[in-house]
Amino acid sequence: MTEPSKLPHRGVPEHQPAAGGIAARARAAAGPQYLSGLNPEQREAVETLDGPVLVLAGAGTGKTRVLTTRIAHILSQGRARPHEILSVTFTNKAAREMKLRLGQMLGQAVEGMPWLGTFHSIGGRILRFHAELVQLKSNFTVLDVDDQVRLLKQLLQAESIDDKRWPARMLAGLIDGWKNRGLTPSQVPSGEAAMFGNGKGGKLYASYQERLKILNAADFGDLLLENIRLFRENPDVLRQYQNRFKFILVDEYQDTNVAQYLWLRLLSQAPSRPGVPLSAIIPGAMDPAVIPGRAAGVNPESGDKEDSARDSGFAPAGAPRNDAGNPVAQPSPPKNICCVGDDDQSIYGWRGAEVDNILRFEHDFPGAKVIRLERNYRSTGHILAAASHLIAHNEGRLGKTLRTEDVDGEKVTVTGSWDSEEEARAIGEEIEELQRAGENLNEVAILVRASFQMREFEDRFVTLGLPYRVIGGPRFYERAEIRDALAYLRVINSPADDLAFERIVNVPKRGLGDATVQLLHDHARKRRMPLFEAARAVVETDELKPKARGSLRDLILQFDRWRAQREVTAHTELAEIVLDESGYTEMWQKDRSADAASRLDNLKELVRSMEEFENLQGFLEHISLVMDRDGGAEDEAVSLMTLHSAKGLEFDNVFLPGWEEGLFPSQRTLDEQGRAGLEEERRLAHVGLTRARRRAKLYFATNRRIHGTWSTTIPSRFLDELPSANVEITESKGGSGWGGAGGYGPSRFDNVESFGSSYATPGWQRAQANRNRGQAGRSGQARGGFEEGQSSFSGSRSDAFSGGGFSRNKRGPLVIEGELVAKSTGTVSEFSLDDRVFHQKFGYGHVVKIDGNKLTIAFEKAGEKKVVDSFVERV
DNA sequence: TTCTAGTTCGTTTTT
DNA sequence: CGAACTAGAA
Repeated sequence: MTEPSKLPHRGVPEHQPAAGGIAARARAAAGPQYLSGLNPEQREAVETLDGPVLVLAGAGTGKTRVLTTRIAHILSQGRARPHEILSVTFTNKAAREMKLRLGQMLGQAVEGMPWLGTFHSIGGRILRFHAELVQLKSNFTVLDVDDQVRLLKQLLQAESIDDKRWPARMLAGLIDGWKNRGLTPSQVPSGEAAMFGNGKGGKLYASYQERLKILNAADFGDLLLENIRLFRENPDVLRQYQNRFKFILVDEYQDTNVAQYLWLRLLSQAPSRPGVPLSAIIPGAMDPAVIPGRAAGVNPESGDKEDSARDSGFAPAGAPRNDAGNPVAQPSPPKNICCVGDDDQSIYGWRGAEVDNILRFEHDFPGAKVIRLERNYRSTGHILAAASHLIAHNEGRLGKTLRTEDVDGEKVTVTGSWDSEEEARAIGEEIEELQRAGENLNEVAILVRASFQMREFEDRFVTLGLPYRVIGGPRFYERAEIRDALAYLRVINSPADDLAFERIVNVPKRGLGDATVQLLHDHARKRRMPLFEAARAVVETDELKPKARGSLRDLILQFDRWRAQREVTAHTELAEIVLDESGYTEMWQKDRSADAASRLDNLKELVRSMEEFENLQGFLEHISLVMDRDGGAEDEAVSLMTLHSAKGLEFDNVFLPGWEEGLFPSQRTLDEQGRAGLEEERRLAHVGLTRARRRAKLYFATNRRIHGTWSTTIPSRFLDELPSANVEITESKGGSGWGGAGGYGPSRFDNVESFGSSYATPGWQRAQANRNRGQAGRSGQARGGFEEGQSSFSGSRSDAFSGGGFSRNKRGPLVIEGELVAKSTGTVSEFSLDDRVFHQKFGYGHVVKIDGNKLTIAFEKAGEKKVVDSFVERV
């Protein structure tokens, strides 16, 4: 421990001068206070202000600290004023965090940093200033995925393409992918464009863009792509921003996609002299001869004949040309851009992130200074060693060696379980043990590869009464009720918002179904008017049935009234009025389902959040970009999330279940991305391990239910790749809740034994051996059908039950089996509606529906479930 | 138009 | 095994 100020097991030290000791005071004397406590590399990263800088910041090395300190440094050195610094992150959370820390550091609010934000929010901001230059109005709507898909469905219909064979969602994905790669419709390689909808992919993309302009809307991808187009077509505008931004900082650079890269590239060029054509700048951003994967985005007009060459990654090596086909001039030297990232944490390749961006930084930004942060202030020795050793199996990386001065700590544990349920049980018990030992549950996290793994843990925790919180999941503004409410407001704000109108015409139900909407569409198309105006016209005719006509007229009148009220009513109040008068609130109040209450809460929250904005317009402009999930949840609880959403977080105790071939690494990724996919999965594993400060615990199960059927699995190859010196194989403690027996087949033990000795052998080789053993032990698999609950009643299962699979099962008490079989034939329920009941697994709830012996119960914690009456008792 | 019974098909997710 | 969607009846 040579760093006296370091706090063991904590994140990067927060240096209070008082706690710093002599050394810290000495350092403080050497420079401004905010620099004190930085290690030499961090300090270099902060102080190297001129020219391009790449900071390779390994996990837990103080990345955010460097970024914020650097901004503080720039400001305090007087090198730039706050509005001259462009600082981009990927998530709102990261942006918020930076603002917060910056505020602390500078001792005041950072309202003066208007250009600190996400790529999308900044892109959107710039776009609004110059909307007319890209055929939009400054109040354009940002579409969510739902709207996008709905719009595409219409286009598919217009082209009479079977949306069974060519789902709109798929097209949305393709378009999104193209936009991520910086490709406008004319730039998409025709081979690729033709793959969708019998060659109509490209045409659809083009008409989609056209429709967006008509609707005065942009999707997320447009916020960047249209920005790039804006810059390309308007050199003066670009120059304005180039001049403004004296410094550019980028967080999580390894996650940037091509569009983001291009955007940064444009902005980071030194301002060109007036008169120098833009073509001198742009194409230099990409050099097809060197960046095969990007070639498609480079030579937009270079002709379709080269498609095959591009697709195969071998673009012609001729001089790059710009949009006009002119030869490329030497690009001006890039200015002060500082990118921070970690190639070992690039886990969004499947979404268009280009690891290449970070790998090729030095090439892209000549003269770049590369600074490595390798001192880890987070994890103990064993954990760090395990993570480093694992990631070292990757080839495509810049290479960093993380080190810590912390103690070795506990070894990383690997535990095998019979099946996923036992895995959940084992983890549950270990967590309770930690809790008894005085650990704070906020310092416990379970990180899973796929979200379906979460349910098992939730069930278990509800049973145990262990508080937990699921991180991630649907965002606040993605929830149906929020989108519906927003749609109402959108229609009020801009009557031409067809997508919003369509969303709510029949929500709540007004008897205005497909037929009516279709009619409106026809009208709108013929007269080239928005749906809302079409509706106004149609109501005057007798084309609609009286009932539909009446309610449509009512709806229009309501909107007219609301729009009038808008002038005289506060926007929050207006929102309440709209939600009430439209019957939307009532719809949820009448809804008997379990989450209706929380939806109403969300609506209240939405209205509350509107207060932060001056008016409806301002609210709508920002809402789709910055609205985050509800924060809340201050209570002590275990965190449950996917590995992806764990990036950037840290916990004392991290549980990593499901390390099995097929699940992790995910088979699908392997199939689709091959080796690159495997490496990304490995980085994911690395991210998982490095989330842990003191304890990292890995698990694998021998049997797991995938898509409803049980299958035998084999331990993940990543387990084999861990250094045995830092790993401990432990027994599963999960056997208890099942009345003893808890034994596993010998197979599991063999697994564990062989694990320690064979970690040098290729994983899959051992996998073969294990597979055989696994099948031998399959007799126990009937267990799958043994799960309690509704499933038991869905078919001919009684044969399976009596068939004897069970008597061989050592793990379940036969009593339950007998009970299950016996009760399942009963017909008359002894329960009545609204009875309060208790269920072993789901806890308390009340009966909302009775169907023979099947009850639908709204559980207080687990939500609404169908269960068999024999599994609950009245209380 | 809407409700309900059948079918399908299963990563990861920001903005 | 279930959520999420789709095709027919009320």
